[in-house]
Amino acid sequence: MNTNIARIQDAINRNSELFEELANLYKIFGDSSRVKILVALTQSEMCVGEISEFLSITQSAVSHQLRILKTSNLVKSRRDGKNVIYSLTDEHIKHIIDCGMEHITE
Amino acid sequence: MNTNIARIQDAINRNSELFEELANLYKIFGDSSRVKILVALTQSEMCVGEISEFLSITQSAVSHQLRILKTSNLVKSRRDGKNVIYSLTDEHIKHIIDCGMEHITE
DNA sequence: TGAACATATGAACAAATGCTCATATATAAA
DNA sequence: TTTATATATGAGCATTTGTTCATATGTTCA
Repeated sequence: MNTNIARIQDAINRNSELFEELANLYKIFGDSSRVKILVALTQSEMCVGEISEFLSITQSAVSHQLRILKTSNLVKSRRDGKNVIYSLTDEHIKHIIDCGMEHITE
Repeated sequence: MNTNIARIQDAINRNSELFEELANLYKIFGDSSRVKILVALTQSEMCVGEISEFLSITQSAVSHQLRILKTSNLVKSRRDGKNVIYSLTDEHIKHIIDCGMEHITE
């Protein structure tokens, strides 16, 4: 019925910022370079060089993407000599990836 | 160790298309208008007019977004008189949204 | 049939995005 | 200190994206 729809519409508008945040989260996963980086990091921490080895983009591009991932708190880094080693901030990220994979591989 | 990293890199490159598909899925969720539409449809089916009522974009923009959602098989539609009523194709979509929400609201 | 309403479509455009190139910064080794 | 290696940053650019406007298509009702 109509009042039900109105209630749904209101709920979404009241939480508008929340859903914009949600969209922004997915936007980060919505690029193949970044997903591949994230998927790689679910398996093991890696330095920038190792990442640019298997993605067919320049080291610079990888660095740019890593900065986006770091700014969004999906990834953290530590320096080890000449290398900077990146890893996921938490297990949630693997969960999000798995969730999407379920949809793809059905 | 290094052979482990190499194995991960290979696995990702072998499944490159899969991860591109995954990125494309997330890309669709990565826009606030579309997420809001999807969230609304997790609660109830809705016609185009009802959707454009609460999103602050034109009916035309809603139609364009619905086409994207339909092409990606996230949404299906049926005609009911003058209206076209949209609904989610399956429960997976709610799951993906919930999964992202978990990460946001922590 | 014609008017009114609901939805879809195409063109156009501003804004955002992801990349490369050149270069800066940081560390290690000679 | 110089040189080599690893990473980060900024500018510039082509492509993609989300929207609006104008208009077409489809449906209902008088």
